Amino acid sequence: MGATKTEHFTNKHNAIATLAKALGHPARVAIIDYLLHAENCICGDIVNELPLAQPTVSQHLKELKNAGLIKGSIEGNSICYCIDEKAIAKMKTYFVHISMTLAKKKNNCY
Amino acid sequence: MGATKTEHFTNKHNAIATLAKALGHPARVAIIDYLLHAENCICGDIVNELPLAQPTVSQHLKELKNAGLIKGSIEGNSICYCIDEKAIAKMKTYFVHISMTLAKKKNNCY
DNA sequence: ATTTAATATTGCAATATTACGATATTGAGT
DNA sequence: ACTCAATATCGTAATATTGCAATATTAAAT
Repeated sequence: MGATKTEHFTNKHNAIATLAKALGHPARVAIIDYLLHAENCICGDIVNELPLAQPTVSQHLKELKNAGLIKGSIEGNSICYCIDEKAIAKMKTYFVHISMTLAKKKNNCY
Repeated sequence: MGATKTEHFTNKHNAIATLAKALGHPARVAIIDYLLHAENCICGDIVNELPLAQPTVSQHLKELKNAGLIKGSIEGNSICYCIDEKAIAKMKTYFVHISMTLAKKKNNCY
């Protein structure tokens, strides 16, 4: 017990959960926000922006990367991280779909 | 250490993270999916749909409720849970906004 | 009032996450 | 080769999450 029973759920549900989980921490939301607005996307800047130590930021970046929300390319001795549009598109589609289905459905709670 | 430093982040970032975190588990995504398609939304049905024991499902429902993703009204001796459209709208807006900003931006990663 | 069905709460063990100091790696500039 | 700057990894402590058996609660039906 304690471990998520991933194998019992559908791929679709697991995929959404993985992306959502990656955004389930304010530091990671802040990183996405930063990447969305930054001109250049060198990681050192992100460390300065966040109230967290460098290893912690590095760990959060890793999680975003594992989940597929960001991708990084080495650029000299620093790294250019940026948002992976495909992951954002997936989440956008997911919520748009829920929204539309709900609109048609006449929700039956007060 | 080990606790998220919520107080160091903006309300906006914390709000998105809270909603995302609530969806960061396949069981909770499955619950939302079920509520989206179910005619009647009695909790017992959800327990039968999921590969988890009743207390576990109850706990997941509680988390979705705390995060504001679902709301529940007592209906006789069962409970009518349903999706809170406002929370979905918030997430939809969030991802639509990222998507649009990215489209204008010409992402600079390969 | 008792029983039954639906749901919630408690308590606890297993596991995961968060955070960071210390240390490693790696590429650029000297 | 040496140093410096940027980033990653390791190790580990603190905390949170997941899952469930046992138990409690509550409303309907008898």
